[in-house]
Amino acid sequence: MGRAPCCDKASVKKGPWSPEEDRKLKEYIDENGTGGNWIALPHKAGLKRCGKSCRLRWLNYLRPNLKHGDFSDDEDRIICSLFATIGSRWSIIAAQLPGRTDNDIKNYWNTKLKKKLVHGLERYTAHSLSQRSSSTVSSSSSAAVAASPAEAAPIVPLQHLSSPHDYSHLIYSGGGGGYGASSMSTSLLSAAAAAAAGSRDREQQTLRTDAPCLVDSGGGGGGHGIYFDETCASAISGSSVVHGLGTGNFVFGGLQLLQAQALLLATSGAANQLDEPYSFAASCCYGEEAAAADG
DNA sequence: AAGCACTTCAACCGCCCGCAG
DNA sequence: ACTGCGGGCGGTTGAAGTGCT
Repeated sequence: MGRAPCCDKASVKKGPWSPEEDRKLKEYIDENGTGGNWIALPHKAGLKRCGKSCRLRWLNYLRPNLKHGDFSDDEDRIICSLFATIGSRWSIIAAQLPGRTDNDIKNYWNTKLKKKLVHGLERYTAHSLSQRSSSTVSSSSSAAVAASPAEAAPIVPLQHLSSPHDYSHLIYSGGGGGYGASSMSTSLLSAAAAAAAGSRDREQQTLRTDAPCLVDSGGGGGGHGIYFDETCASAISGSSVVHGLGTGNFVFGGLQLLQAQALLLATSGAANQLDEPYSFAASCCYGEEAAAADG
């Protein structure tokens, strides 16, 4: 037996709210409050709407002191910072931005901020590549660099991340997917392939690590990602750090961004190695890219 | 001016959780 | 302890708006 619907779907109106409906809802709540019962409210207010629809309309549009319009740079920064830390917990993020709703922030992130950040990361990878190519003398030296992280801490495609911070256990599978990174450097690709081959026969393994850095593949489709996060940055301790470039899935704050060129963390590393890409991307977002690139 | 592609955002859907009975 | 209900939340959708050719 399924649960009863919250309202009679056949008799409620759906779609955009009319000014008349807005007026009725606002007047009713101004006079009576919500009464702690959204399901009963539309009937009392004389609205042919689902209670949940009323609640959403009130919270996202009609309630007092709501801000509409462009987000400030400060708000951008707060959203980026919180998203990097807690992921897509929009209601919590909204609580830090008076006058903004979770729906607003979610839309703003999905339509604007995400693109800005991905753009920033692309610029970081380009920046990182150009710096590396200028410092690389020969292919043999880069191969040597790549060999070391693969040995120290194999690149593994993660199977699943149950939550942004649930990475005390890194679950990885040796599935056939992953590592389809077209732009990955040859040396790192070799190292990744070797690591993947090494784990391919294992159905599933758990890697315990104190370094909460993530390397992810979407499974089957390939690609890689790294989870940037302040906890990562502060908690990671380790020795050698090598990161490469992958094209595919990028995990930011628990959200997988597809088709982004992502930084691939090949092994655990120092905090600043995690900070750098995020800081660079963030600086690109806020028009400081020139300074960052020059610096 | 028309058609198409892309973007934005209001609204809906369905799941999860807490609470009351 | 169990069940049903309502509130809250995040993900997704689709209509409207905008820009480009």
